[in-house]
Amino acid sequence: MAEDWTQQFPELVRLPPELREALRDGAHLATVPSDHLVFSPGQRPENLLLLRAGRVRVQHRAESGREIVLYRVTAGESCALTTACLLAGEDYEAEGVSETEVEAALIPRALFDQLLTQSDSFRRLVFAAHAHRMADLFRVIEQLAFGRIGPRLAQRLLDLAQGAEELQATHQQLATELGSAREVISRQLQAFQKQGLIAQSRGTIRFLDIESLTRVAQD
Amino acid sequence: MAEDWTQQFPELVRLPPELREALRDGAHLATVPSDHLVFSPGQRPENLLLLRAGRVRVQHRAESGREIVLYRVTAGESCALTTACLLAGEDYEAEGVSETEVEAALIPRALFDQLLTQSDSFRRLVFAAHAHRMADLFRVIEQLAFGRIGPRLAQRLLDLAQGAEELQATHQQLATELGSAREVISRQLQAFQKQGLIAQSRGTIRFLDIESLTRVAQD
DNA sequence: GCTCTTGTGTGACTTCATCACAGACTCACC
DNA sequence: GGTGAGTCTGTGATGAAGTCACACAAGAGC
Repeated sequence: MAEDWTQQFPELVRLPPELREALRDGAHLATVPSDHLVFSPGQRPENLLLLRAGRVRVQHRAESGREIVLYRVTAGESCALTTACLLAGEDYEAEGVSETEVEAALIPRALFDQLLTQSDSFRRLVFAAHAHRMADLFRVIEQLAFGRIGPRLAQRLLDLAQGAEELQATHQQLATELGSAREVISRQLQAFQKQGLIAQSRGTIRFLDIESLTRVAQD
Repeated sequence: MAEDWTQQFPELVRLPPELREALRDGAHLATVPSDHLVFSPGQRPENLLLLRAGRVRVQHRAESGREIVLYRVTAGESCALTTACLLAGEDYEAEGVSETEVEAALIPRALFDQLLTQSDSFRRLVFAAHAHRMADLFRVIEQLAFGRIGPRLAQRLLDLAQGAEELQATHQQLATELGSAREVISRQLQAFQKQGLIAQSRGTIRFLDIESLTRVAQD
């Protein structure tokens, strides 16, 4: 009881005590180091992932080998993909990579099923996660189809930096974020640099004028 | 019992008889004419849609007014979006348009919830729908990010035609299908025409060489 | 120092999107 | 039958983004 991780999920706090207990008893707690594959295509999930700490990047890899980042799962969230596959018996179509050390609660299929049947709150948690992911994917689609690369990149830089002064990222990584090409990102970053918005050195980007960058991001 | 529509859904057939009965009693049967808005952004769904007949096109509209088709829901399928929003209490982010006359079973929120609680089969139906839609969206994203317009258009023409000799569609409609621009589609269709793959007249496309078109579609 | 790997810069070229039109085909209406 | 409005299609010019090929620079390990 010293570490009742269910408290981290507002929806879980509302569960009846006996279900929370079942959850604590039945779920495994796992830790994954940074930069590890949490799940990958062609793999049947056996557990629902609830993230207690850390961040998982979910990305799609085309046959050509090119990648694009779809969304990120952060502490307090569950992985909608896993959930759907878990019950539908479908294979993954995307891969998840830990960006930090990740602590997760693994809920086995049977327990997941039990919770779904017995708890309104749990169902809301699961479906809310689905709705959010869908919305994330819609945003990706809209940006891909109609968005300019400049604003998209500016926005992504700010998102990734999370308020920090510097961002560690290669041009290739940023290209993958947006599903674009490395050269395109290089040229765009140079443009930002000439405008005095950022400074660059190998592998890092320093923000010089966050306000203007924000304006660019808003297109 | 003359029209036990639950038989149209393989997963529903496996329901315990009393639940199927609850479903037949509690669900409304509705008919929507062609080319009507079935659902739209900023609208809270009150019912889960199960399509008994017809086809609904789900598309996303950007603020700029440009649109892109996300996927289609056909007879025997349920609308994953509606489901997620229904339980998550989120607003729609996409709109659904009936492409044919549509017959649907409307399952009210309470009944939906009850079925989720009581039936494995129903849960599988719902989550399978989610998994499929996710996979559809991944395909859209992959094509947008990395696919060429030629193969994408060829493939879409074939998909829309469903084996028919002719396809009724304007260039603008096809552009919306792919999230592209009308002029781009016009030029691409002209290219297909010059290659002898199709013939065009106002609002319709005739297939002259489906084999070659299929090859183009496969890139 | 040197080599190897990884990251970045750059020019030429292709593809796609955008803008601004001009025709051409329907169809209703006179 | 003509006439005009609305819709659909064709086309050139231009710009934005992706692709290809290659050079060079920074750091890591020896």
